[in-house]
Amino acid sequence: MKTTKIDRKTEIMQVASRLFRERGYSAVTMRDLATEIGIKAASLYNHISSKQQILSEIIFVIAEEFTDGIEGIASMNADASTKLKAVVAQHITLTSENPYGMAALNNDWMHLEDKLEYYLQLRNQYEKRFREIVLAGQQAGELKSVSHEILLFSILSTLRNLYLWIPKKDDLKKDKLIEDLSEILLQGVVK
Amino acid sequence: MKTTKIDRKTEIMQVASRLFRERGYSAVTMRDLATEIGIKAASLYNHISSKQQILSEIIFVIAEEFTDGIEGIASMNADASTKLKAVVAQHITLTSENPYGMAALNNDWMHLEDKLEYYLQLRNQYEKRFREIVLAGQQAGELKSVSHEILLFSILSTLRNLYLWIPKKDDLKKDKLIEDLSEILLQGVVK
DNA sequence: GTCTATAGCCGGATAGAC
DNA sequence: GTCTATCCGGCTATAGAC
Repeated sequence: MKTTKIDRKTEIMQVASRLFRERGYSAVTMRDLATEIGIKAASLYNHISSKQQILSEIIFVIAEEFTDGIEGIASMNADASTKLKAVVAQHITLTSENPYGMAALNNDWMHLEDKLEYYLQLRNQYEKRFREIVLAGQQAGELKSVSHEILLFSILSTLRNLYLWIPKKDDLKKDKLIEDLSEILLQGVVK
Repeated sequence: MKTTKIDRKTEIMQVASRLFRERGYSAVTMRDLATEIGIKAASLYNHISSKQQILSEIIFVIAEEFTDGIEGIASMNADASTKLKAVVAQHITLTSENPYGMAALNNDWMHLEDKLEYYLQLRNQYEKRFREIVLAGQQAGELKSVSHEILLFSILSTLRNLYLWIPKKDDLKKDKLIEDLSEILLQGVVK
């Protein structure tokens, strides 16, 4: 039984993600982070160049996975329900792999400074693809004809909040969660 | 056409809510807040006693409205769908009245310190009532029998994110939003 | 790669004049 | 009720020894 040895850089990113999730980026100090790891704050700078850089790396690793993922889904040859279910599966998979990072992506992006513009570009691209799926589904008569913005908002809100709620990584339950959540989001809660 | 004159205390709360929404509590300084209002930071302390107190007041005004509201809904003599629609209406109404405050309630509660315990108590009470409505609906065969936690999470995530999305206060559109969002949350998006 | 020491700045909050 | 001046502690980040 041996714990996989991770390097310091990785450890810093993991602990930082957790602290950002608990208190938010601005309320976490480099001293907090160092203490949690068991070193002094100054030593962090042998592995990372700034607090900003930690946040950037955490956010963009995930943001780029989402953006790449939805491009693949958008180009599938399938109906809207199938594509939406694939989006649900993507959110559940990526969130269960990195729930703390998802919190930073959702709540701390406004502190990106230099990289803020790039973040907004990725987010807009993601929402654009999502919107196209929804609009195509409505035009095909497959989805209800309420405002597509409400529809988009409702589904995306639930998916973006999964990090608050998803249990520890558990592949057996993951598949069931994908089925149940897709059912609820697509077909509703009333029998 | 005369703008209602508001007192300084009220102005501080309103501007603080907006800044907390934009940057988060920890990233807003008393100097930022004062500058936005057009006075010096020291002058704020003639109206409030600390930064903490500003956050507390913003959060608890809303939290107590929600807690009171759901007690009324829970005691209604009605089926689960009717009660859930009333919950949707409550969220839309309170969010459109104070969208910036809702952001603090959702994102900055962990900085409450002294009052954190009271906040958690209110939130737990709210979720308990909500859960009772859902469980009763499932037992009556009215709602689907998936895990009630998924069901609860899905609806509540959407409602708690309304502040990110709700347009300016607009009573005409508000009633339509209540109808459309209830329909989507209860009956799903698929035709 | 970690440490101690410290630079240089900014944070919340108070004192006391007007 | 607002101001100027200021306290003092905490912040990110760097320098240089080991």
